[in-house]
Amino acid sequence: MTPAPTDSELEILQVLWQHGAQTVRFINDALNDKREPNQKEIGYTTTLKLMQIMLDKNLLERDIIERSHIYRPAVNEKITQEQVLRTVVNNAFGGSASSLVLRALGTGNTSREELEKIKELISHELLAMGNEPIQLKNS
Amino acid sequence: MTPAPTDSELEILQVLWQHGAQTVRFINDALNDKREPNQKEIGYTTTLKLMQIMLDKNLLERDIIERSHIYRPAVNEKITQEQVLRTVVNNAFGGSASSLVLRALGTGNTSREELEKIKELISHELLAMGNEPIQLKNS
DNA sequence: CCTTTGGTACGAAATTATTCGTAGATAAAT
DNA sequence: ATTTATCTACGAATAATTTCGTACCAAAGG
Repeated sequence: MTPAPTDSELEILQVLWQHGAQTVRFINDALNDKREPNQKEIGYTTTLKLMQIMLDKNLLERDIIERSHIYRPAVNEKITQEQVLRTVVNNAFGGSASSLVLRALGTGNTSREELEKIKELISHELLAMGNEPIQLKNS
Repeated sequence: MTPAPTDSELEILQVLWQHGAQTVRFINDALNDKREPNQKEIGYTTTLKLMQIMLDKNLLERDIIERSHIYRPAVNEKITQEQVLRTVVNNAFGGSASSLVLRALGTGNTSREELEKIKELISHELLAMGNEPIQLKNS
């Protein structure tokens, strides 16, 4: 499997997932906008270099339009997020996804709508499980 | 705030949170037991050095008993996990904790009991919110 | 034409994280 | 009394990640 993207790489991927294919300039601006104003700005060539590395690792693809390059994600958002979650669950939650979920919900910064949505999802999953035949160890 | 522990540091903290104060030897064994057998073993002095660094960063504390040192976590599990979650939510989930939760639940490796527990928690939170007076912007 | 503007390429420095070798101390075993 | 096992300390090598300077190219403005 492709090695998980680094933190900086994830930040770049996020912008692309959210805004679709973009130039280096766009990404770099987006990253700097998101920063705390006390933090030093990320230089343009820094972002450029990172994206070239990501191209190399096949995390990104690009089209060359005129003089400038348009980059797009080469990895799927869902799959990448799952990959990241696996790592975190192992590193900080003893392998238990549900304890991660409990912790995430416990911080109390989840809106009513989101909580409803999550509850929905769980109800569906529970229902689906309920209809499953009993699972034998060796089948 | 203390900078978030690195991945290796988290692995060590986890062992301590789970098993309580321990020697370097114990931690090192635990880390190696957890490893895939194809992975190279972590040397004893590697773990020792890491733990000394963590002592320096105030992630750990220790007692000196006889010739050997007993280390214990100097940071709280819950708080550290929340700190880690914040980072992940920002780096890979566009700042949305609930999309992280949805993703974590979606992978389908959460047991019925755990799902029930989570549903419970959400119901409680929703109830609590329902009783809150309407929140004004400047109060 | 030149100069400014805005883009890429890429080596290399800087920073951060991880790993380990070697030295030295002390207890336990022979 | 030696040797062996087990511990800490710590400098330093290695690896991984991030940052940036410099070179270079081409279009656009003057």
